[in-house]
Amino acid sequence: MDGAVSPELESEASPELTPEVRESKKRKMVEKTVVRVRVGENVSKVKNEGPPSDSWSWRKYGQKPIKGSPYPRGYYRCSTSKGCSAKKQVERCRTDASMLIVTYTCSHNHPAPESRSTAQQFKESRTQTTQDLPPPTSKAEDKDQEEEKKDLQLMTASDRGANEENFRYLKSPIGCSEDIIIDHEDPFELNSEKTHERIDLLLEEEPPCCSQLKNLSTLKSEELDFFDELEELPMSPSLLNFMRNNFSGERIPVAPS
DNA sequence: CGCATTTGACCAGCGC
DNA sequence: GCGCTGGTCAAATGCG
Repeated sequence: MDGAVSPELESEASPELTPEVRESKKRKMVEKTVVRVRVGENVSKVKNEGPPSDSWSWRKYGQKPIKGSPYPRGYYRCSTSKGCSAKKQVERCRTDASMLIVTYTCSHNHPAPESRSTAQQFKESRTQTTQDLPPPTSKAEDKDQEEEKKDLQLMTASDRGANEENFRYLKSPIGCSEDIIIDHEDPFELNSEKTHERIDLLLEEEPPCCSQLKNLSTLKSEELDFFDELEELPMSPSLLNFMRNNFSGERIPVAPS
């Protein structure tokens, strides 16, 4: 912590501060993009916090317990291309175990592999994220299974694989830092027009390498977290507009379960 | 056998 | 200057 950016303070992308200004106070002079990804808590229970899959392939090179957080932080490096300096850190939100905080640093020096066929992506998804998914018939985890069922009750078994694939990051590895939350718990929103509109809107500020957003949805209790998080996050004007257009008036208080 | 993951050790930045 | 902490390295281990 100390000099390093604590997860709580990862609003390092303060709009008022230029990267240079911020970097001068930071331990590491690196661009960072923080993405919050909502996942089921069961994921961590079953298989300690596997990284959500995106269109890149990542190789884990370290893990450290973070002071103040009950969850360790995983360190990943892009293995899609040799020599790529892109990295990401994956940790669980200390206040919301169902929220993954993924911090991207540096940018990819190669094109995003998003042109790959769905089959390829699915294959990779399996190699990368099967650890996130409990085996279909795992024993000795009845409790976890039940919780998992709650979490996945809207998904079919086959949807799970697809769901993992539904992770898409609105990330800005190049030069801009924004905190973005991706809720992937509603796979049924994938092809909705609204989703595409959101994608378009969001991509306005995203560099080409930043791939697609396929999913943004579910405004129940997550929404509260969403806004709570956002309150401490830097927000670009267009993102604010996006938020207003899509979420205004839908803020419904929901007691935490 | 090759590759990915795990994990302890080491290094460097920051606050006191 | 020292201690704490985050970040990285690299050997050991596991898996396909």
